[in-house]
Amino acid sequence: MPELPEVEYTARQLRSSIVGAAIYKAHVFWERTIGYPDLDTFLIEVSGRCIEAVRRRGKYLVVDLEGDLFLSIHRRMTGNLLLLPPGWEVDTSLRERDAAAWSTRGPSFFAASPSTPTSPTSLASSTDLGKNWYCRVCFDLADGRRLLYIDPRKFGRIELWSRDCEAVAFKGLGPEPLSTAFRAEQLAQALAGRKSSIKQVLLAQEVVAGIGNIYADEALYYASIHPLRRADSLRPAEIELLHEGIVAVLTRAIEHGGTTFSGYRDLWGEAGDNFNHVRVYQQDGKPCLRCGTLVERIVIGQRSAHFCPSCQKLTLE
DNA sequence: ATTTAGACCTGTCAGC
DNA sequence: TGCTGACAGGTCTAAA
Repeated sequence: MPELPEVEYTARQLRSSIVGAAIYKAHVFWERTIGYPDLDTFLIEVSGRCIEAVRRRGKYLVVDLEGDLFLSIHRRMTGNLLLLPPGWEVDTSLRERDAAAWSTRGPSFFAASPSTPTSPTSLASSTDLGKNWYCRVCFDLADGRRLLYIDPRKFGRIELWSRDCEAVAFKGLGPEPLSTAFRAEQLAQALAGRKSSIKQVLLAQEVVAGIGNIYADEALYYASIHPLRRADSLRPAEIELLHEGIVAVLTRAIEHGGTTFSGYRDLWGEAGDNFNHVRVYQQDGKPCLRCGTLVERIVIGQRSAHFCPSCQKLTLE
């Protein structure tokens, strides 16, 4: 679910809130969320560690811990991080409707009201309050706060690595699109020889790290390129524009706090605003902002793609 | 060597 | 109201 902008936004919030804090203890309620190492080692190694820094690599959120370790968190489709202030109770009791699912799904947490209203108030005013948070992992911090990993679909993974294993933990990840080292020439080189559609190539993390379905569609719209164009058929001027579009679209999304169309929430439980600034993603049936033609939706590689058939023509060359 | 369908998972929403 | 099918910010693996 979260793509680069959502992960970046969360990383920034975490950086200004939990660096310097210590993990007192971790609780894991869905074992498969821990991808590496084994659960026992994870629980032992994580406890007592101070949080030194928070970074992002592609769609991975990276939490550096003392002792040259780091947590890598990949939220996949529906993962979210939520920081609970001290005093918030985490209710482990089952809600009625979950009783039947207990044996297969395990306990699901939801955040209860704080005894005294605490900032951030958004948690208290959130419509999500009282609804099930599907907590899969809970990190108790030494200062009483709790960092919850919420993930209804359970696709997300959290791993604990030694700092000298970074190459292994992030193997196969391409360049960071928002680093100054990412140039149009580099993108051109990555596209050369790729026969599949540009849409699918943009989703390949070894080409550019962090682009997902939303921002691939948005970047292609920016550059007026049809998503089905063969990647190796793009002309230099188009690649230049696509490069510009990738940077513009990701940067704008971070400024808007990420794209929420259903589940994405920031560290305080707030929705992002970028869905209000999206041009084509899930806008099928609505008029293109540039020419008025209705935006269309097609399926490419089992993922939906949205584009304007007038602005993004499938030219033959 | 690539492409593609299936797996992993559960919630929500439209339509009958 | 209830059921069914489509669809959802991702990525890995097995089969074609």
